[in-house]
Amino acid sequence: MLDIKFIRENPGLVRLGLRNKNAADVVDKVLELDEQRRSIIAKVEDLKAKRNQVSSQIPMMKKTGQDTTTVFAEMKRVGDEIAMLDGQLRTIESELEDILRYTPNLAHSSVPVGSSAEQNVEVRKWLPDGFAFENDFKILDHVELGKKLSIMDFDRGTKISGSGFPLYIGKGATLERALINFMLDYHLHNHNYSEVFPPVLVNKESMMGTGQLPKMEEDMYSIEKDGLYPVPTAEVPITNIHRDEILAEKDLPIKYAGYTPCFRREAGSYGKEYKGLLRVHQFNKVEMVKFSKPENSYNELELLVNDAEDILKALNVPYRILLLCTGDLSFSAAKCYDIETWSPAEKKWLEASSCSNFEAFQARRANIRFRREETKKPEFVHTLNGSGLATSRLMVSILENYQTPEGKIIVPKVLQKYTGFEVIG
RNA sequence: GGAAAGGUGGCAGAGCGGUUGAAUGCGGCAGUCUCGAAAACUGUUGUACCGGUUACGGUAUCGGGGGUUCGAAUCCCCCCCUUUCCGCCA
Repeated sequence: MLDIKFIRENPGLVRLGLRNKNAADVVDKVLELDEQRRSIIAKVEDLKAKRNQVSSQIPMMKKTGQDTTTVFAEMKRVGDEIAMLDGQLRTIESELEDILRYTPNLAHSSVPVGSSAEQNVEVRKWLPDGFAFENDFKILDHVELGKKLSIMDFDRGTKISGSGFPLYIGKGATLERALINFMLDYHLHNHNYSEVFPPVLVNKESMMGTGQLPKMEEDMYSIEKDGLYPVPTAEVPITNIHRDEILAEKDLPIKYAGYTPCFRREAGSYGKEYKGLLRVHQFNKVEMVKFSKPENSYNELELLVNDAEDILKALNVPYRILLLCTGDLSFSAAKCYDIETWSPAEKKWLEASSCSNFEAFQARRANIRFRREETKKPEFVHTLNGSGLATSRLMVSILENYQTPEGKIIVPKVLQKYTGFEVIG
C-alpha cells in the first residue's frame, strides 16, 4: 500500500510512477477522497469533543439537581449528526482503501523505465568453467530424460491431480529432496538465515498483507469452506510472521529461510511454456525473507541476490541476472532482480529466482514496524524476499546440463552427500 | 463434531453505565543514592488519525461489527479467535 501522505505531498511523482508501472492513474481520485475525508473528520471530531465535554458535566448536574432535559435533547441532536457524519466517513474511507489496496507499489529510482520484459536489463552472467552453449551430442530435454530414466512421471501426476502437478519417482524424488535440503542448509550455515517451516494454508489477512489479495485473486487457489489459501510462495507465511508487530531495531535485519511447496493456478497461461516442469501448479521452493531498516534495504537486496547466486555457483549451473524494468515489476515490488538458469534443450534462460525489495509497501499493509532507538518512534520496516531457489526450473537446468552423451545424469558434486548416489541411469 | 471457560496497555491482572487511556504488579526509560553496580526511592512510560512550523490541542482505541443510551471496557445482538475437557484421528 502506498502512503497516503506521500501521495498528498508528491502527486506528480506518484502519477509518473504509476504510469511507468503500467497502472491506472488514481491520483486525482485519491486526492479528492482524501480531501473529503479530512474535512468530515474535522467536523465530526469537533462534535465529539463537544459531546465529551458536556457528558463530563452531567454527573455534577445530576448531583446538584439541575434539570438535564434540554441538555439531553441537544446532545441527542449532536449524537444524530455524529452518526450521520460517521456513516459518510466510513463510505469514503472504504472507497479510498479499496483504491489504495489495488494500487501497485512504485519503482525505485534505480529501476530502468520500460513497458515490458523486453526492456529488462541483463546485469551479469555466470558460466561454469569450460561451459559451452553448443553441445557436441544430442541434448535430451528434461521431459525425455525424466521418462527415459524413470525419475518423473507427468502422465501419472496428471491422473492424480491434473496437468501441472508433477510426480517425481525414485532417484528423481531423492534428487528433488536433496536439492531442498542442500539449499536450506547452505543458507543457514553460509548466509546466516534462521530456519522456519511455516504453515502452507494461510488466511485472507496474510494474503492481503503481502499483496497477493485482493488483486491477484484469480491466480490463487482457495479453500472457500475454511477461508484459507494454499500459499503461492513461502513469502506469504514468512513475511506475515511479524504482522502487527513492532520489532526491536537491534534485531534487524531479521533473515528467515524456509521451504514450502507453492501452489499457483496460472490462470490464463495455458499453452505458454507448459511442457513438463516449465510451468506447473505445484512446485517446491526455498525462500529467503528479510526485514530490514529502510536505509539498508537496497544493500540487503544486493546481498540477497548474492545469496541466491551462491547456490547456483555451488551447483555449477549457468545463470544470468536481470534487472526488471518498471513495466515488468510485480504488484508489490519496488525493485527486482530475476535469476535465470540456462536450459540447453529449450535453448533459453528460465526464471529460477526473483529477488525483490518491497520497501514499506508490504509492511504498511501488514503493519510490520520497528522502533528506532534514536527517535523511540515506530517506523515501517522494509521487507525483501527472494527465491533461493525454486526447484522446478532449477531441476530442468540440472538434468539437462548434467546429462552425458549416454543419456545418464551426473549428480552435482554438492548434492551427492544428500542423494547418496552419484549417477542416475 | 459435542461441552465449558475466556479474549483489557510490552506482559500479568483489576474494573462490569458517568471526569477510566483505564487500578495494581512486573518490565522499559530517566533521576536520587553509589567510585561504579545492585538494592531502595522518585518520576515517567501505548498506538493511530486530525489540526498546528513548534509548544500543544482534539478524536479514536479494552478481539471485530452492529445496537441501546445524553454518555459504553462495562448492557443487548451477530461474528471471529484462544484455552480446557470429551469424541475422532496422522
